[in-house]
Amino acid sequence: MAKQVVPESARRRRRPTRQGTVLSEKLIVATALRVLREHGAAGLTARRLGTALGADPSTLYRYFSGMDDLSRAIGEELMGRARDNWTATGDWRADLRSLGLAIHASYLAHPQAAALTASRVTGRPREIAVDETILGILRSAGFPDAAAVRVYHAFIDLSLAFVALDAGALVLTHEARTKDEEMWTSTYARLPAESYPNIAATARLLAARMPLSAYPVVLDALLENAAAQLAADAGREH
Amino acid sequence: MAKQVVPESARRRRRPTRQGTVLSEKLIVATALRVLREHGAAGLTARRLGTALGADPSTLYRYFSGMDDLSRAIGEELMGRARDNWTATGDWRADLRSLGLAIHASYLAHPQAAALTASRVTGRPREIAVDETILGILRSAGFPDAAAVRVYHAFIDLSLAFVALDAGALVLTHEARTKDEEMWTSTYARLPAESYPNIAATARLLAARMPLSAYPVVLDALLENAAAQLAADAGREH
DNA sequence: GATGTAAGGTCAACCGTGTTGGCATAAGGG
DNA sequence: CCCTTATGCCAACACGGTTGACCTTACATC
Repeated sequence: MAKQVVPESARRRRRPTRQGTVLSEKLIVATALRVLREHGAAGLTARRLGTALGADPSTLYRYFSGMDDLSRAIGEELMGRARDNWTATGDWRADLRSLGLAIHASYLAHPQAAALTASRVTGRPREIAVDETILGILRSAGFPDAAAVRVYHAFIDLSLAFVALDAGALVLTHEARTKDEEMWTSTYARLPAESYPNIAATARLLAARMPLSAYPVVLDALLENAAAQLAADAGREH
Repeated sequence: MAKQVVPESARRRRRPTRQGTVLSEKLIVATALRVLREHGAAGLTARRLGTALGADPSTLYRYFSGMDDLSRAIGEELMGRARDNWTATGDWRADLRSLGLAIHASYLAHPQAAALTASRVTGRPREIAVDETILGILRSAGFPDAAAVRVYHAFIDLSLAFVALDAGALVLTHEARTKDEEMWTSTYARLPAESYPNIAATARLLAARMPLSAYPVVLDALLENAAAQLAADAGREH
């Protein structure tokens, strides 16, 4: 048994699998992403990934020390991909909005990895680059340092908080998730108006809105708030 | 096998377990919270909970339709406790703020359980009561239904999102958590100003603020935003 | 080219998970 | 006091991650 996984750079012999595929860290991660897309977040299992690769499940342990390690390898890419899929326009508010949505979308494309890493500070290069970008946007927009840090903190934690929340929902089995979503039509929509007047009055609106993520709404509220504060500060100087 | 779980209200015969304990939904949930505190979020298993109760694991299925159902019951308990620790004053904005903080605190008192249930909709009475309360606060403050539902959705998901994020951090070992917090002084504070000018310029502020929860800041931003919207709508009517 | 070494693929097994069908027993209404 | 049935218990299933032993073949060396 391989107690120590051979690092990717030290690999030399690439032996084809019984079914003919030649494995690599990159191929495994890519295949894991495909399996996640096809079978949902709860569908990524060692056995299924092995089948998808045309290899024995235990072979994965030659490349990763466990499923946790594999999740991290996937997660490591997410923040970087968010940054790669984003371009600046010069409008600080629009830029922060699109960056936030890019981060949210990037993580939620792989909820298992997201749930595992959302609340950690990795301190790795691609994450630091995103932090530097955010602070740069705020400071060059005219926010004083203290305000820039406050908005940065709220922005990044808000984004990761919703990643954790929404990923948690996506990690559930398909059955459990649809059950949760149907709650708004099956239970809340049928409550008696006498004891629950406010829910009864808004049942239709709730059923339509609750299955969606509230992230964009809260993000907009935060940015609106920051903009107002920036305008107030600017006005005070004149 | 019990395909239909007997509802708690219809239970009559309470037969002691082989080890002498008399089961109930309440006792099971309380014991589950204890197991979670002692063994962590991943440590709550049917077999372990059965042992802690002095009962066979399969007995749990006489009370809950599955572990999923049990998770809902735990979340329900935490939400109920939040509501119990809260009192209304009549000022909608202050009330929502204190209710949000109460929910946040209630869940974070049991971080393992919070991490497990924050993203679930239980549809049980005490959670429904909280939802009814929030909608009631907003509607009687003068928000039109569509706006009330939008703010309600943002409020509850924001609160639970930060519960999930902050619980994730609390669940880490003491060592891992302090390591994460020190990242802001050990790594970010030492980045070269040439390549990371914005982080370097704000390093001290970051180190001071990042270890705290951003929940109050974001919550205030949301409420401020909602208040402004309410005022604008009211003004338009005149 | 022949040969030795070990990387890396495979197989069978282990243990822990949620969950279920069948059975035993005692609670409590008639 | 008896009979029904709620409710606890037992054994077993399928599936999960993971591991140790084995085998095979790619490559370095001569």
